[in-house]
Formats: sequence, structure tokens, C-alpha cells
Amino acid sequence: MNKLLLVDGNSILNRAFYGLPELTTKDGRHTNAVLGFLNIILKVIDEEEATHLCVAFDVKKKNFRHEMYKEYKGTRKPMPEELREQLPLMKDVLKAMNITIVEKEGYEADDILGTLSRMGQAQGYKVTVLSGDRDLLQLATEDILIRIPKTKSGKTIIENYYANDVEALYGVDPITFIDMKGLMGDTSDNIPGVPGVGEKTAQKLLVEYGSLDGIYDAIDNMKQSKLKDNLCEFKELAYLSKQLATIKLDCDVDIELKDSVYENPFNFSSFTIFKDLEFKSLMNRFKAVDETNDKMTINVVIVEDFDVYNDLMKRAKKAPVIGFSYIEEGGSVVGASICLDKENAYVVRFINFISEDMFANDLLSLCKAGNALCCLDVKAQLPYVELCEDYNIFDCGVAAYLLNPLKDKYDYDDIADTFLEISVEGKKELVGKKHIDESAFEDEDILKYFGYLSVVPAMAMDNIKDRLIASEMYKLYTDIEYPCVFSLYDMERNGIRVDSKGLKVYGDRLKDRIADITKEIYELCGCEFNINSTRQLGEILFEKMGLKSGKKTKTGYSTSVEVLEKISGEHPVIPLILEYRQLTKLNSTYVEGLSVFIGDDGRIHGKFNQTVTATGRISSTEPNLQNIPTRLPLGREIRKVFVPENGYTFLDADYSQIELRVLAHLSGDATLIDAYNKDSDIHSITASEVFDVPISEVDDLMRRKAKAVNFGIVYGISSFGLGQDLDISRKEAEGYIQKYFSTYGKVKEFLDKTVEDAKKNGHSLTMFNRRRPIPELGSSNFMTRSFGERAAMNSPVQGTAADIIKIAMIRVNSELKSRGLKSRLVLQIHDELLVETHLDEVDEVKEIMVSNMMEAASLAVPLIVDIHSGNSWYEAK
DNA sequence: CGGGTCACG
DNA sequence: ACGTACGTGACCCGG
Repeated sequence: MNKLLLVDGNSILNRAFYGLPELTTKDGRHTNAVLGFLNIILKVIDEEEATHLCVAFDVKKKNFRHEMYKEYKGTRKPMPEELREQLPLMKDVLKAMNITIVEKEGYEADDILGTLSRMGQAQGYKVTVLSGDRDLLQLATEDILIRIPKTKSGKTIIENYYANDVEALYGVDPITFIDMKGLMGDTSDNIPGVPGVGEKTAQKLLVEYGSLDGIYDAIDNMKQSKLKDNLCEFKELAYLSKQLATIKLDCDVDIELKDSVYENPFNFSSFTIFKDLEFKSLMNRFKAVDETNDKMTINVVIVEDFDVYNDLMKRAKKAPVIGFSYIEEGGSVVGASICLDKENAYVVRFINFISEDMFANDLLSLCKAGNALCCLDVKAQLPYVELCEDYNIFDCGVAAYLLNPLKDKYDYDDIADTFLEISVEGKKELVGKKHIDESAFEDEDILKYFGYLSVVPAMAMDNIKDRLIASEMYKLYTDIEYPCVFSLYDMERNGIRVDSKGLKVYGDRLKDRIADITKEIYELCGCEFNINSTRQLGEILFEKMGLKSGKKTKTGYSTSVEVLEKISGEHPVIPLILEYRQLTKLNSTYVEGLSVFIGDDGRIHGKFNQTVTATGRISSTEPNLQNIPTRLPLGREIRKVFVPENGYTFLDADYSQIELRVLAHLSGDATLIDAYNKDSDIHSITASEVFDVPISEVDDLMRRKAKAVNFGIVYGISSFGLGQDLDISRKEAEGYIQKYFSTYGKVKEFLDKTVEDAKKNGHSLTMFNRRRPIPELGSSNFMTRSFGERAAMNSPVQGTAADIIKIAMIRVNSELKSRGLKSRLVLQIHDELLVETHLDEVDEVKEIMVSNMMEAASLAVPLIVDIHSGNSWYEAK
């Protein structure tokens, strides 16, 4: 039997739009409604096993039923721009999928659906109608099924209605359902109905009298009531409303249902459009197309014979581009993948006479000879071959990050997708949970994975380079990002020494105190519970003990420090909980967390990631060495266990207020620049201006507030945020901001211009041309757009500071090495460098650090560096 | 695996 | 009216 599925295009698209979070392509086009629409209809098509499919749309112009009664239009909310722009897109997608679109001037989608449903039934189809609009329920019969998708706690469920289901729910059959609509009206559809009649009343009347006509036939016999008065007075309106609510079943649609067959939706043309819209989740539907057309084909040749290897290396010397990658798993290397000609991958196996050393030497020779080498991740190669920034190995991952720093990874499949516009199977599909060891060379899929590691960079390099040049970031790449790879590798390899005994002693101290406090908390609360559980803690404090709860979160009470600090005087358990939090944080994250990373050499070799942040900063993981405590005295003690090796000391240098100095430079604000050139205390100056008092009368509180304002400016000021931070009213905060901007007028101009430019270009720029795309700026959602504006103000400042310290870091690191010093760079913490300095080299290293940091960039204000030495990080800071 | 919390710049 | 400060990562809980 042929099965016909009729889809209410506008209502499903609308539902999908509000059901999915904002989703855009990388160039900022909104796609959530289209994707949601496809997900819903594909699910239904699968369930129904539909053979024929029509999607009906309202025609933009006028529609018949409402055309006659214009006065009822106009309250309908305008369609948001993000949705409007997806309507033509949706139609393109459907056309590409060979899906029949039905629209006709003068008719609404539901009139078309009504007509087609009856046509279908008459022609012997099993008919299903899919809509988000309950009006369509009037179309249900014993054979025609109406399906209405609903979102319940994030999941889409679909309600099904035949005639008897409508009756079960509303007490009236689908035809009478129209009368019911006439009586009760429908604000969303601008159907007025009878005043004072809602769903319950309409239902009761219709159950009793059967129909609208039935009601008015019997109206004289009804006893006097307000309801009766309304029914009498608005009789005309009731019939008018019924007419408005009636879906037409006899439109003049000029289509043949047999032509609406659902066939070959996943074809080349829909493939192209899905790829353009970045619908990754739908790509697996293109199996057949994928295999014949757009799948990347590579040959993988295993090289384990000495002569074959030599021949390969000989040919490599003449190759225009060489992609390569070591193959490692669990820190041990099993071979290398190399690509010379964009199709063939050679997987070199370190076995027999082909040694790892030999390969490394050959690679080095290729570099020295000036061959164009490239990699997905240069830093990951450095453990196996001693390269340096003098050799030019193009890093596709780092370059791809510069082109779009917002992606969460830059693996070969992402690179192939973005720059080659080819979809390739990722590591997950090819390797999965299989272990990479010697047997990997017999596994076809794993070999293919090895192959992609070198083929993809070899093929993508030129395109990536071109794009870097086109977006004026090539210099940023060559001068900052590429050398940065090597500095980060050096820091990782150097590691930082940790006194593990000291850490244990510190941990024991914490654990003792934690045990004591835990007991006390249980006693004070009168029961034992998991203090770490926000939910349990909230229940105990705010329900059982009846303390004042402040902010709430989605899931319950907030128990954050701000909330607890406000009520710390209310009950003695609160300060204990705050202390408990502090101690357990220190213990689990820092004592327990760090100790597992201490290596056999007594040092922690954390990772420094170059392709993570949106602004150009470095990030630190496994462990995070950029968030070791310093603000509170007890936490700060941890820094005592970070110690230099014997015969060495630490030199720690950090920039003084680099972001505000960058702001002074970028804005060109004379007052701010002048203040820094006179080496004034900027927070006091700001305080003096904002609070209108002479500098000499600025007190601590005023200075603290001014400091918050200065921070706020860098973060993309909002009066609400500043108010929150200072615990003052939004209005008062607004006053501070006004005063700030009247003092530093150019700063305001700069921030406005920055946002404006970012809106125009879709991204913000740092002094060194680093881009941060900000798709949120195009949103019509206030909150989302405001976030975009703040990000646009912050990114150039944070990003330029990040650029500057990268330059300084690179220069310090290479100067330490070029001078042949024993001292080594161990940490970078955004505005701070830590060098483990040999005792014989302290003065020299101090000079290297300070001068390179100060001279890293030439700004309108001096870059001031504070430097300290000490026998632990604690002492040196 | 997402949310809450908290450590850093 | 909307309901926030910018940028990160780790740990814990609970579904």
C-alpha cells in the first residue's frame, strides 16, 4: 500500500527553530530550524515507511481566510530574522532531496494539507499528516492519522491522533472540533471566538448540544447566564470564527499525488548542500554516494624493506611537498607515515634495518635541503626528531587554528573537511578502541588511519597557506605561532620539579583538618551527608535548617561562595563549609591531582596547548599549571613544593597590568597613556576621577572599586556585571562607568569602534592581526548578542597581550638556548614566565628575561616587568 | 556527560 | 524585557 506523508512545512520549521539551540555554519548562517526539520521528518518517514511525501508551505503573500478579515491579523509576532533566513534554505534542501513542495497563492499550508489528505484517502493512500499545530486535528478520520511532535525534557516525542483519539482528548469528534475552535478562539491564529468561552466551556456546550448550530437551536431554552448573554451577543463572531478555523478540503491544487513519490533523497545535490550547511550528523545517510564520489581514496604502502625505504627517501628529495607524521601510541613510536604525492601514503615500519634513528636523520636532511615538509601537529613530532624553528615544517593544525580558533579539534578529518572539502573517516571509525601496536600493520583500517596522517596535511598545506595569506595572518603564523610550537615543546620537556615529600606533608595537613571539619559539620547539621554534593548541601542548609537561600540554579539552590558568604553570620556551620570547600579543593585538585603527574625524574611535564583558546592564549592541561593557587595564603603554600633543581634557583617575571597597557595603546587615550608614562598608580587615578576626589584622598575602598571598573572595561563592561562584582546597584555601577568614559573618552571610542568593526567583519583583530570570529554578534537574541559585544571588546585586548607574551616567551627561550645557558624556561602563565635558572647565570638570565619581555612590543606606554628570584615558586613570586 | 563550583590570568 | 562580566581546566555529583 502506498503511504502518503503530508507535512505542514511552516509549523514544523517553526517548532524545529524553537526546539534547537542556535546553530550556525562557520560563516555564520543559521541552520538550526532546517536541521531540526530534517531530523523530525526523517524520523517520521522512517517510522511510517512513507512512499510519497509532500511538504506544504504558506505562500508569503496573502492567504484566503485571513485576507477577508484583516482586522484579526497583526497581533502575530514577526518571524525572527534567524528563522526567516532559513525558509528559502529549507526549500532548497527539500528540492535537492527531490521532495515535493506544495504552495499556492491564496491558500495556507493547512488548506493544502486538508485538500491533499482527502485526495490521498480517495486515491487509496494511507495518509498521515505531520504538523506542529493542533488545528490540524480536525483533519483526523478513522484512517487519517495526525501526528504532532512535542519536546518533552529535551526529547522529541510524537503524539498520534486518529478521529477517536481526538474525541478521547477533547470529548468531541474532529468535525465538532472546528465548532469548538469557533467558540473558544485561538489567539495564536487570531481567531477571536466568543468572549468568556475557553476550552472547558466550549467542550461542555458541544458535548451537550452536539454542534454550534445545535447550541443556537437550543439557546432560547437555556437558563439565563452571562454565558448565554455572550453567546447571543457574539453569535455572528462565533460563526465567523468557525469559518476562520475551518480548514478547506477542496482547494484547487494542481498536483498529482503519484508524482510526489519519495525517492533518492540522499543524492549528490543534497550531499553538496548538507556539506555546505555542515550537517555532519546527516552525512552517514550518504553511504552510496560517499563511496563512489566523495570519499578520499588513498593507497597505503607498508615500507619494511631496506631497499624500498632507500628508494622512498631518494624520491622524497624531489617531492614538491612532503607530509609526514610519526605513529605513536602510549608514548612509544612504532613507525612513521609519509606522503610524497598526495595519494600514496608510505607507512615506514621501524623494523629490521630501518631504524628510528635513520628515519630521523633522513627527515633532518630533507629539512636542511629545504624540502617543503608539513605536519598536522609539529609539536607531537619533536620527541622523535630534533627539529627547531629554523627548519620550516608547516604546521597545519596550528595554521587551521589561526584561521578559526573556535573549533574544538584540528585532527586530520577536520582539516580534510575544512580545507579539502572531503569527508574522511576519523580515528574513531578507523581505529576505535583497537590498540595500536605491531599488529596494527596488518589492520587495513588502522593502516588507512596512518596514511591519512601524512596525506591530509600534504594535500591541504597549499590551501591553508593561501588562506593564511589572504587573511593577512601569514606573518603572525611565521613570526609568532610557528616558533611558539618549539617554546612550548621545550617547556613540556623541561618540566618543573616538584617536592613530592613536601606535597605529601601538605596534603596530610589538609586531610587532618578536613576530617575534623567534616565531623563538626555533621554535628552542627545533625546528620551525615555528602558535603560535596550541592544538592544534598542545599537541602540541608535551606530546607532542613531553614537558612536564607540566595540565588537559585536550574537544578536547585546555589551554594556558591557568594551565597554562603552572605549568610556566614547566620549559622556557625557556614564558615566551616566554606573552609571545607577550600581544603577539599586544594587536596583533590592540587595535592592528589598534581601528584599523579610527577614523573620518575621528580618533575611534572604538563602539556601546553596552542590550539585551544579563542583569544590566542596558551592553555595548560594534564595538569593545569596555570591555575596553581596564589590568592589565598593557604592555597599559595602549594607553590612551596614547586622547586628548582639543586644548583638552580627560580626567576619569575611578570608583566605589570599588561592588558590595561594594551588598552591604553590600542585606544590611544591620552589620559591613560599619560598615566602609564608617569608610572602612576592607575587604579588610584581612576578612583580619583570616578569619585571626584584628589588623588591624595583616594582610600582603599575607592581604589578597590576603581580596580574593578578597570577590569570591567577590559572584560567588555556591563553595569550589571560590575554591580554584581562590587555588590552595588546596577544604577550605581552605571554611574561609575559613565564617569570612567568621560575621563577616558578615547577608550569608549575604541570599544565602540571595535564592536562596530567586529559586527561588520564577523571577527575582532589583535595588534598582530590574530582573528577571533564572533558569530554571536549576528544574533537577534539580546543575551547572545550582548555576549558577542563583550567578547568583541575583550578579544583584541586579551589577544594582543597573549601575542606579546608569546613573542617574549619565544625570545627568552631561544636566547637561553643560543647562549648555551643551562637555565631553562619551565612555565608560562599568561603574563608571567618562570625560568629555572642556574646559580651561575642569575644576572644574565634576569637581563634576558626583563629586556625581552619589555621589548616584545613597542607600545605607546612602557611594558613594565617585575622580576623576583627564590628557591621555590612561592618565594619567587 | 552536563552542570555546579572554584582555581588561575 | 532580556539576565551578564573576559579567557581557561579539574573535580565532583548525579542522571
